[in-house]
Amino acid sequence: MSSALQSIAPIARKETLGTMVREKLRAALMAGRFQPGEKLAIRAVAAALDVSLTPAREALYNLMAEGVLEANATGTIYVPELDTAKINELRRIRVSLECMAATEALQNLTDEDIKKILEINKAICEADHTREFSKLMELNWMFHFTIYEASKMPMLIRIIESCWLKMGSYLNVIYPYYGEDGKGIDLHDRVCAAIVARDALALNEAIAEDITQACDWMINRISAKT
Amino acid sequence: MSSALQSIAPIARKETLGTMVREKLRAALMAGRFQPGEKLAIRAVAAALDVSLTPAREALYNLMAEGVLEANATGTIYVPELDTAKINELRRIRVSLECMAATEALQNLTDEDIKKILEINKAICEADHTREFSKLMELNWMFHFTIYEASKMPMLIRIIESCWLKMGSYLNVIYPYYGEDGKGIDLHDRVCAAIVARDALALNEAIAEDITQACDWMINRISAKT
DNA sequence: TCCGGTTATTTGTTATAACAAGTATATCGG
DNA sequence: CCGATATACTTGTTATAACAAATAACCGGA
Repeated sequence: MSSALQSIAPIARKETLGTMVREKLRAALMAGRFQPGEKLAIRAVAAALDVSLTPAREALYNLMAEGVLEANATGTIYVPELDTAKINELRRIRVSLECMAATEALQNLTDEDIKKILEINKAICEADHTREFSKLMELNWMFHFTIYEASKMPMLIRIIESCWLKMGSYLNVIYPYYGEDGKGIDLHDRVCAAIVARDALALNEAIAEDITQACDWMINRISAKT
Repeated sequence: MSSALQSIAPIARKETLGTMVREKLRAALMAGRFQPGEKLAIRAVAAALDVSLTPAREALYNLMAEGVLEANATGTIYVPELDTAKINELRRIRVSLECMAATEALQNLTDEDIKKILEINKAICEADHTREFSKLMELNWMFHFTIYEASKMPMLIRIIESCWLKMGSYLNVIYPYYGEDGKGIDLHDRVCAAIVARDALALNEAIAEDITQACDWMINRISAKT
């Protein structure tokens, strides 16, 4: 077994069209670019991304299988709408899984990682002050998943990602109000402090509160809208 | 709005071919009919179920999106092989999520439900004595998911299902040894007792041990094989 | 103006064909 | 008999066409 060969190993495996479409949709979802309940017609996304029906359908159906998109009885695919019950269910799942990921991450985080996390947090504060919400959302994603990645639990991370995606279309519902009272920022600071102190308990509490607060915000907004 | 019409509502929405193929594959996976690492060629499953490539590919890709199947760089789809790290990761996820589902279920379980669960447990004991493993596996699935269903947390249940499916191909690796020392049966009895007593703590412990034991068995078997 | 039905169009579903890249087989030279 | 090259075959990927069902548009009559 040649160690020289292993170092070249990865190979530039080309991405398939279906995968590219799926990733495009994921990114759009995560950026909150779709409205809750918005329909995603197969031919529409195929035309928008200039591919045929086959990869477009594949991407949409994969996201459905993940639970990120839904379809009604007639096969129309749309971005799911969340009610209070669903948000609360997602909240409980997320608290459980993200605390696990964070706790595990704490044992693996290098000083390098921690430095990166603190920098992202700083950038979040700046984006909050300048009220650049789309940047804020992206940084917030990076902040959390940089931590979770360190858990080295790929299946867990994937499930957490699905949960985030399910809430994706509601993110721009809460973000304009996120920094209003400084609570969101405060919680991130607590997360950072707990990481630096390597305090698992405090980290869990901060993460749980961060999730709970975001979900409460969502619930308030959707019940206000009705 | 006519109340008479509402009572007929549901409508027999016909299943699509892709969905049927996916469910067939899920069932086969859950029954442990596939070997770990076994390849699933698109044309092969299409021919086996007498459908065209399109629905076969759809089903396989949906299961991939769920993380239940995997593909290598060249696109060949296969049943994933688990190593110790993966089993341990799945174990931790499962303990966390299934305890949550069970705890929540405890608040909703009717006497009817409990009766059904006790009956399933009885059937499991019988199937164990007669060493009907495939029946045992199916009953074991029913036992756990009858409990989890009562949580009324559909997204949670779906995630748990995915986790079970990921271990599916290893089930017949452990089941021939399951009842050997009576521990598996004992744990189910403890689950039942905790449910009857409505004791959340005892229920969590029993479920966690049940999962842990099954995973330990798997780890033993696969490390013995290597 | 509103209602009924009819037509047209859109939409999801499935099969098939064409292509490319990988894998197996066979053939030939040493 | 072994190994390398060429050939045939298998496999995943994608586009397209055909079908059916659902939705939208339309239009004439009350």
